[in-house]
Amino acid sequence: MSEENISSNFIHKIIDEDIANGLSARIHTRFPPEPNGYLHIGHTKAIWINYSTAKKYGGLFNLRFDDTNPAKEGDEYVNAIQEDLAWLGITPYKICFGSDYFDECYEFAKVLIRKGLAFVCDLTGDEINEYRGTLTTPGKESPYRNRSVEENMDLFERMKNGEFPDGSKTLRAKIDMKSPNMNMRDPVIYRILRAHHHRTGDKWCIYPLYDFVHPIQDAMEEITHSLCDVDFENHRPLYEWVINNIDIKHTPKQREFAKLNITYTKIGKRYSKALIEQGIADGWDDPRLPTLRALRRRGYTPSALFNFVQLAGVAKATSLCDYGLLEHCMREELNTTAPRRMAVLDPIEVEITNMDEDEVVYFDVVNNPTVENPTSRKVPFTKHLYIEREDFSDNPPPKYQRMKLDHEVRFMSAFVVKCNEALYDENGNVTKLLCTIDRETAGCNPPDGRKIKGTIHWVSKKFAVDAEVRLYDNLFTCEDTGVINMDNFKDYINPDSLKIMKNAKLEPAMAEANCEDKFQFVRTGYFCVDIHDKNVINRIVTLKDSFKSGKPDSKSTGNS
RNA sequence: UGGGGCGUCGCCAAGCGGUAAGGCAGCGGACUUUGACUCCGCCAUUCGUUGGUUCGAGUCCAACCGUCCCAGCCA
Repeated sequence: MSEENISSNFIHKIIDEDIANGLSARIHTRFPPEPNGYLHIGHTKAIWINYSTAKKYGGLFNLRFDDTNPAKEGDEYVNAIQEDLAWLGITPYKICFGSDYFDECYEFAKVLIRKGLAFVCDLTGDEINEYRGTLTTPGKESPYRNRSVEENMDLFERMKNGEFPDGSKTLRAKIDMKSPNMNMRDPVIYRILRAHHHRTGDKWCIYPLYDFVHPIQDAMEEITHSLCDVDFENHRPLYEWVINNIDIKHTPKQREFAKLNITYTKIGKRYSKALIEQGIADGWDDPRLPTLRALRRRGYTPSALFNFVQLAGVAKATSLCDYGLLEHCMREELNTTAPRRMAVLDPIEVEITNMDEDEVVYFDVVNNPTVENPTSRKVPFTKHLYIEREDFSDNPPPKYQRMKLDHEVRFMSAFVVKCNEALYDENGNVTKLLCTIDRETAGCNPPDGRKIKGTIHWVSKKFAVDAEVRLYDNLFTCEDTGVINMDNFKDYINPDSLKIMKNAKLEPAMAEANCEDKFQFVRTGYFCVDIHDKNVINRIVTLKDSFKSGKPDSKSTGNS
């Protein structure tokens, strides 16, 4: 991403003010995923906002793993996250971990205790919840709230030394049990948890909570702007309380933006995780998932993803972005970058009756007409060909421009072909079309000036490359931001999220395609060679408005 | 019923007291050996509602309505 491409948003205005007021000499942001799952398109938005903001102001950007809950986190995820970030083309200034700061957090906790701002609490989890009160009723103070500094210091030290069982004690910030903000009702900042941490091993049996580590780490890394989603807005007072009370010079600023939502998509990692566990999705890279690995496998590019999140906008209002915008971004890029190829997904045979069995006519076909000096390739045309089953109709609707009986149609880049007869099987299905070519139309318009309306694509039977083409669609049918019940996923699953075309016939040039290569299958859409299997080709997006009549299911998002 | 956030075209979104940007989608039309692409044109007398302040309000004030988030020893 280049600086010129970064459009301004409300966060930049905040930063402009901070700079004008001398608050921020240089800008430093961070992307802080918890390593408990794989990155998804929602993270792309957070990455985009933090990274592009740093870039815009010539600042720094860190990747930070929020690994303060060893029960859920692990190396599998930290590795995957780094790989995905690298795929996005982003190199952080620094890669760090919440666990890098466990020693400092421990010391800062003692600072709070000494100041009388934290206490060791013996209440059980249930009791803490009870004492917390409700949204409308104030909480009441813990009976352990007024322990002496000395007792708290002693108890906290012994918590650290492993003298107490898991969950038996916590360290809590002493703030205000009557606060209307639940986060300020003496929040727990340390818990006893004997879990093996993926980085610190068994060194600790007490772990600080997010609300305590995050501000400390932001401050110690000299983060100037801690940009996160609006769910954390309620935590901002606590974030600031910690920074103001631990005696640290640097004061980072937390600001929030709205999360990304997309129609027919559930972005949160808990959804993907559940779909995989229930066997509905094949894994973190199932192309129907919104994870980065899935999107990559399906053929989406980092540039299109970044362009999409930027166009989707950075604001605070809850919004639901149309999936079509993502498709638009991908099409826009692929239109100028993807070589055109002919591929017949659902073949029906055509026999050219006025050609010899061994005759081969090679045509020069342009690879991409949108580039300045287009290159071309040779494509063989033979007596036996395949065309798309739906490109022929013996009962054509009005405005049908494709092949029909006794009519001529252009075989793209090749001859004008006339269909003389259709052969059927016992069930009435077309098995073969008998046609003739007009040899005067080889790669050009008919010399007699007659107009040929339709153009269809074709593949030589003799030279065809066999492949399996997979048409992926959005996994969900629901079009809202609502939470869905994960026990009943099936109620929301699009049954047509995967369609496999087993007998696809590709033009010979496709034999040289490599994994992740992207193409436009002319008149069909954009496709990508699957990362795992060169013989499998995945659809990225369809072309826009493919057919105005005769093809009602032409939209890729067929679940609306 | 407490607190906080947010409400501008079908979907996003600018706007920061001076008379509603832009993108997506859609609709016309031109072009076309991809019904693609490209190109032209159209698409909010109105900013959740109602009052108020002002010469002037989407922008300020008040009330109301709607919506999202918060009661993990998760992040």
